[in-house]
Amino acid sequence: MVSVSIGEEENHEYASGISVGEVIANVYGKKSGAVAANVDGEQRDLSFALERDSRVEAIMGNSEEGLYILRHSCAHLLAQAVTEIYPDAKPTIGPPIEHGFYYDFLMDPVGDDELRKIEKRMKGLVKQNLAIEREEYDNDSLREVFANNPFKLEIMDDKLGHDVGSSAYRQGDFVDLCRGPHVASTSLLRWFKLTSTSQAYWRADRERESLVRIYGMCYSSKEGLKERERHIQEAAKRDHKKIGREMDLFMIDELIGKGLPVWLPNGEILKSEIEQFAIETEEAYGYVRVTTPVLGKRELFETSGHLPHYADGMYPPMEMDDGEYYLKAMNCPMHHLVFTNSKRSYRELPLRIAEYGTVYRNELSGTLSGMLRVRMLTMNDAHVYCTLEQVAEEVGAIIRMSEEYYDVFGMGDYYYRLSLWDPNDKEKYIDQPKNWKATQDHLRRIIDDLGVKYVEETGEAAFYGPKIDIQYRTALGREESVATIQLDFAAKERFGLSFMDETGNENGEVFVIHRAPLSTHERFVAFLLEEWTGNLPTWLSPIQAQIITISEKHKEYAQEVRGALELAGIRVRVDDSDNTIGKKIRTHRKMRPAYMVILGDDEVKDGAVSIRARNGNQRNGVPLEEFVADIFAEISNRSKHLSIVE
RNA sequence: GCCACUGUAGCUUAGUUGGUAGAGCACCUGAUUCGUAAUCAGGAGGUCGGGAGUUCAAGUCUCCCCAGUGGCUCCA
Repeated sequence: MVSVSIGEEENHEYASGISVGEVIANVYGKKSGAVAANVDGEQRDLSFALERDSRVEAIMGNSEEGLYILRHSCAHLLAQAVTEIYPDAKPTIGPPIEHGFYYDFLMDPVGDDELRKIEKRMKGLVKQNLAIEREEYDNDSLREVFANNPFKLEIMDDKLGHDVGSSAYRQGDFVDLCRGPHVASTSLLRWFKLTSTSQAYWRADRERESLVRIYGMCYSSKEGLKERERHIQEAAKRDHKKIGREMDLFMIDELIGKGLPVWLPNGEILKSEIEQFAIETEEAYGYVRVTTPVLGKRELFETSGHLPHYADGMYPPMEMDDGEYYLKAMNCPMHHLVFTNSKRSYRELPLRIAEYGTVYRNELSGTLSGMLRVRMLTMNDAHVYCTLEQVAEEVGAIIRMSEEYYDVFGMGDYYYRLSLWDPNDKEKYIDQPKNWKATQDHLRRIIDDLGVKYVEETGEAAFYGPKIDIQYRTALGREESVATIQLDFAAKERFGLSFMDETGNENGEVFVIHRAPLSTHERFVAFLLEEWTGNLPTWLSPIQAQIITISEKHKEYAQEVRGALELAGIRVRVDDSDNTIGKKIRTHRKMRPAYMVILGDDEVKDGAVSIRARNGNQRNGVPLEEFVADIFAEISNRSKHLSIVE
């Protein structure tokens, strides 16, 4: 007999060798929804036999843990279908991911039609209700099972002997190397859909085999799957490229070149509002502003270390009669020279130099994406020159400033990442292990003291120092860096940064903090558009008031209202065309003005305006002066909420 | 850069097995002067992403480019 405790239940006695599944069925019923179980803290199949006293927790299909098991089993199902249809295809790895799964195969590329065919075969396998069974092998026989799949053999070479277990899972004729657990039968995998294919390299190594990756989504219920499909549809409406087109914000023309966006008049307004806000904020935080050239000589970028470490990210040089010039990919080297331009005193530190500098980066063409990834970008850049003792306070201030920004812009979904060097990557990082360790420990201590939560990631540092990145999850579910705070220990030597300290001695211990809390104009605007679905707060809206006349009788009054709004600095436009009112409202909706101002006989008579909000709600008969005062206040406060209409 | 998919008017798109490019919105003109998500009529707008090729004939088939999208890699 074995004694089993499960959930909140008291211990029960069962015959030794009883399966976890039977115990769970006994306690929760046959339709419990359990897909696997934690037995003494280890994930197990439901078929797992209990041979000793155990503590069991059922893993339900709709739990986070359970979904990953479903998705993992779904990946196997995909591999089974693919190998049945394409016997030459070699499965490699197929993990569960958020919302679903993928599986990488060595095979010929598949298109949409093939995807549907594979999906159909998967559904067929579900109907067959194939049992998914765990099989244990010793190392040699396991190698035999996968003798014709070099990828699986390579995995074994790496993992076996490292206490990973040598198990495989079988469903019908298909066997896959896997530690499990899995659901008990293919019939439990109903709510999935193959979504896309892409290319991936074996072991993410571009020198290795190119594989076909097939993505799918998978849920534990029809509702889950439908909800996800609906979400994807909703998200498509927030696509910044679509909204940018509707609002006439920016364009990218292939004749100019890809990754080189043009800010149209409306987009320029949005961009300058953000910039103006940053200028005000940085002034309050004690920054000074400079402007530096877009070109610099080769020697500058050799001094900074960018050419040895970052040459791929820069445009090739231009040959001039007095040497080679590079388009700058970053502002820092020039700011360093601003620092050394005069003899600095300890009284000047921290010196905070800011610039909205446009830089050019030679991104691989395949990585470009709308405004999120461009080749010409304008950073909300600044460099803080300070002593090691001042770093903590400066980093704290930058984090505080960043959080203030994100609050005003209504961006809530972000987290901190401590980005560390990779000691094994000698190419990417300058080779000063002692400095790396010291600055990393220093940054970690600072961020710990600040009490903000963060994750650590190796190999994400800048080449000259560790950084704290702020990772933002866009409304479309992409994760991107919105801010970066980098601690540079290399610049002081490379540029000979120094200051006179209190004792009258030259002190070369100058640390540089590179920071860009508002990312780049391009990326930040994309974030904002997706976050707000283009319905920006009034202060950011390119059109703050769109006047619409009811008939041509009201043209004159429209000009009067326009004048009153313009006098208060409100961005206003008038539509006094001879279209119907319904037509005009419909037309202007896509431009997303903060408010529509409707003018007809009633308004003329009362000297009033009627205000229509984006949600269709309306307030009629608002005295003109009141509206002007209210919208002016809303803009001045940089209010997130449009409060003039309930 | 690599892989896949996509590419018809400013936007959204129809176009069967190869047989003269269709539409809606937007735009222009005229009529209409209207109270909340499309007033009516007319007009103009396309070397079907570009270039080769196969064919009597190519938006449709083949190849090479270019661009977009999704991934890989990279990264603000």
